[in-house]
Amino acid sequence: MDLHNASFNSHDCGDCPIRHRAVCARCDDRELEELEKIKYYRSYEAGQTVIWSGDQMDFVGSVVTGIATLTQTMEDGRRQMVGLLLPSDFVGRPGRPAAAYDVTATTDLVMCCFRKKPFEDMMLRTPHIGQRLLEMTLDELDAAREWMLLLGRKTAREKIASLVAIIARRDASLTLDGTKGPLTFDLPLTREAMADYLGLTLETVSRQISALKRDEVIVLEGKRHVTIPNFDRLLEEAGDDSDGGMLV
Amino acid sequence: MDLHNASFNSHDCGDCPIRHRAVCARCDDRELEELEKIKYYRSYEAGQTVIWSGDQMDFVGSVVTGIATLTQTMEDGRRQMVGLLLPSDFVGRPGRPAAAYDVTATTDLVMCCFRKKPFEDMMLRTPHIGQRLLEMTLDELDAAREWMLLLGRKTAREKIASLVAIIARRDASLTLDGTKGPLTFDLPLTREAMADYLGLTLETVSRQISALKRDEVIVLEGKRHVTIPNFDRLLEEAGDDSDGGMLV
DNA sequence: CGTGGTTTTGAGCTCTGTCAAAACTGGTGG
DNA sequence: CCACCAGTTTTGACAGAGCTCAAAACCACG
Repeated sequence: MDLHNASFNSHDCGDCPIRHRAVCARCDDRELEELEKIKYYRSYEAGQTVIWSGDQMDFVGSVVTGIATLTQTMEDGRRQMVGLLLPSDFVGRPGRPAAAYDVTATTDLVMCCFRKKPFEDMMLRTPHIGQRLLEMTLDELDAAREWMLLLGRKTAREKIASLVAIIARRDASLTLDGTKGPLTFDLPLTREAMADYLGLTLETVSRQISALKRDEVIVLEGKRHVTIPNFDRLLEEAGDDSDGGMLV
Repeated sequence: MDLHNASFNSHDCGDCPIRHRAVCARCDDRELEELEKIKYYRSYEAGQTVIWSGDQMDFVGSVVTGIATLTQTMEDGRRQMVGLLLPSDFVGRPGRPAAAYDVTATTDLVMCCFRKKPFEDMMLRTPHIGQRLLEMTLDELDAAREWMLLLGRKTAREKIASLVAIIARRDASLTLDGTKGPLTFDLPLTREAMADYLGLTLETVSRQISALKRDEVIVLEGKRHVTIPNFDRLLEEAGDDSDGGMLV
């Protein structure tokens, strides 16, 4: 796998953009020093595979910037995305030797990696790291269950609207966009990746996006840039109750 | 909610059937004594609701015997099961005040409940409880992701075969049935509950069960009792690779 | 032997998948 | 600057898996 080091390899945890959200959120200065000793950065280009399911994993880590996906594949090639990883999300499972899913960079990606064994040792000595990881894992489980409702019971149109709403919400939270005006952002996924996310074919994804555009639920500039004129309208189309059962 | 106490209210943790698998698996005698002070048993009859989504939760706990389900419901009534809870599985989320899902007893059910606040305090003092809960939560997340593949990409026939395989496997592990002969067990779910599990209608569930019976993948006595003459054949029908990517 | 709940079966329809072709996009090289 | 190319996206025509609505069969229970 053709990795190359990130430009900011000697990055200081103090300046890290995910400092307060990642698994290290509650570490003090001394603990961060300890982490610095076992950490390193890796960069991946959009489309690169980070890990193949079944591969030996010698590290765990956090997404710093960019987006990655977890996917499962059946023997005959049917694929289902089972995780969407945004900055601060954790990759890998302490205590398990091999990766359970394919991890792919869907945009250019920077990961903060910890050598696995030293990290596991540190988790045992530092309970609040495990506690933070438990919180994050419970959040992921909630997201997975919301996603199960989508996969099992929503129509194609509702699935697309839900996905757009999720991405809009995440984008707003990352850019700290508190404005009440129309949301605007880029879809970070290809039609095919959306299809893998939603349990649809890419043709159906394309047709439903066109339909939502025609009905003015979303506005498109080019293929990827989206504006949401009325977020509540979008949530109605998604079949969510208005309070918003978030997907992460 | 019309609860009544279990007959073995003064049950000793030492005799507990889930002693070595539940969240308390690694507790020593002193810690068990501490748990005994904050624990109590509750029984539910098949069909009873344990908790409604949104309800205040004053306890967390473990399934001791029986089976419970987690379900989500959309406003228009579409339902999706998002969790299947067997003995030793954990219910509730430390640190969250309200339940996120409906919890229902699908068979007669006994739960070992811990008062929430004291349990959270004990978790902070006793890191291995949190560590055990993290392990269990990671397992549940894997199960949820396997389930997402099922919901998003499998055919109705594959879904049914997968569900039967999961239940067979769990039943075998609970009864410690090491025999290599034909597996035999009862389906603990109604056709409707299976439909909610699999993202299908109950009619489709019924038709596909009939089809699997006609093709001799499964043998039925009555509506509920199942025999699997050839487990590998069942796994093929489920679309799983033979090594068995388990659902829990 | 009714009664209510569960399960099966049937007939028709719709949504989504499949297969195929065209349109669009950005990049490369002549 | 234009032609070409590969990858992505859109559009079309058709088929089929699973849903809907309806009725019948089955089952446990009083």
